[in-house]
Amino acid sequence: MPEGHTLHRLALTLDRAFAGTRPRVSSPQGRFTEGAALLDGLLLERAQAWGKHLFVTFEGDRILNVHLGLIGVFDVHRYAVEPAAAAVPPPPVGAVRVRLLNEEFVADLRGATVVEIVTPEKLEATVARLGPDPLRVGEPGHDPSRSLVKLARTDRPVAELLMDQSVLAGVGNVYRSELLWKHRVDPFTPGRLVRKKTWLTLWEDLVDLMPIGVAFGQIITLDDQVTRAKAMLAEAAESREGEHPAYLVDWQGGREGERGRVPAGQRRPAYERVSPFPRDYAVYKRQGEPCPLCGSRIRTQVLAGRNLFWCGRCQRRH
DNA sequence: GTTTAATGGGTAT
DNA sequence: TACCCCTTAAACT
Repeated sequence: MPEGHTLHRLALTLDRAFAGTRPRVSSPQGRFTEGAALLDGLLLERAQAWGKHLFVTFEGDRILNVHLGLIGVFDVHRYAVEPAAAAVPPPPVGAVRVRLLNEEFVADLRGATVVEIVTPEKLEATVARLGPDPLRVGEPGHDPSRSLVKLARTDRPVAELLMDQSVLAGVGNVYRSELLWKHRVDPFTPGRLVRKKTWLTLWEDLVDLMPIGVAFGQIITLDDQVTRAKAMLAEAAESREGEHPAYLVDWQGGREGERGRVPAGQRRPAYERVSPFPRDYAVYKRQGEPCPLCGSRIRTQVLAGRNLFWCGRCQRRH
């Protein structure tokens, strides 16, 4: 699940559900028992994301640092329609490393590679190692200039650089394949041969696309879907002025009444977010299928440890 | 029942 | 480049 959009969405969701409350913190699975005890009952001040790193700050400068890795999931459910409803929280299902619980919300973390309590200094050090984050554009340092310097000095292929968190923070394996296809860039182009203009175009598109990913909880890159998504967000923003875009869709589209109910014997919560967009990509996981643009067979190859997907005909050096 | 793959990343070789 | 960690569900036998 997790590229940068997932973590930023998660930070917003956790913030909305828990900031200003004193959640119970536990480790039903038992592998974070001591850490949970250090956070249990503390005021949760805020949750923030940089690239794929999540930090949840509690009072007293105790910060829960989470990295979901490849398979981690942090589910946040509203289990009580109103705080006063005194509903019974759903029992943890599976290997729940960390559970946050207040009177209204429950959040279960599974499968993360990093779960630890860090100091503000450690947070700063982690963030300092990251390249600019398209989801933090406008903040100091979050512009493409640093990444351009690295790009111009390396022969490493552009598809590898896009995934390097010290070059750009937040891009993962889906965004890189789809983005390079969309802009017809040969994934193997050495960094120093990538035109500045091309790289800036990629950056600008991420700045455009990733907030849509945050809003819908889903990577959306196909032109027609992007157009529809933007229209939906614009319409929602009009009727719900002042709300953060990330909530305009989810909290309307989710089947609110079913949240948090876990029927006996069922491994998953009964609710699923209702997405208006079927998961659809141009090249990602579509090896062997025709390129939507030229009909040539989509290819795949491991690059930077991950399966890259691209069209060998219409993606050229830029 | 067992194996594999998955939107990641660190460390050892 | 290889292997390790994390967890789950789909795809195998």
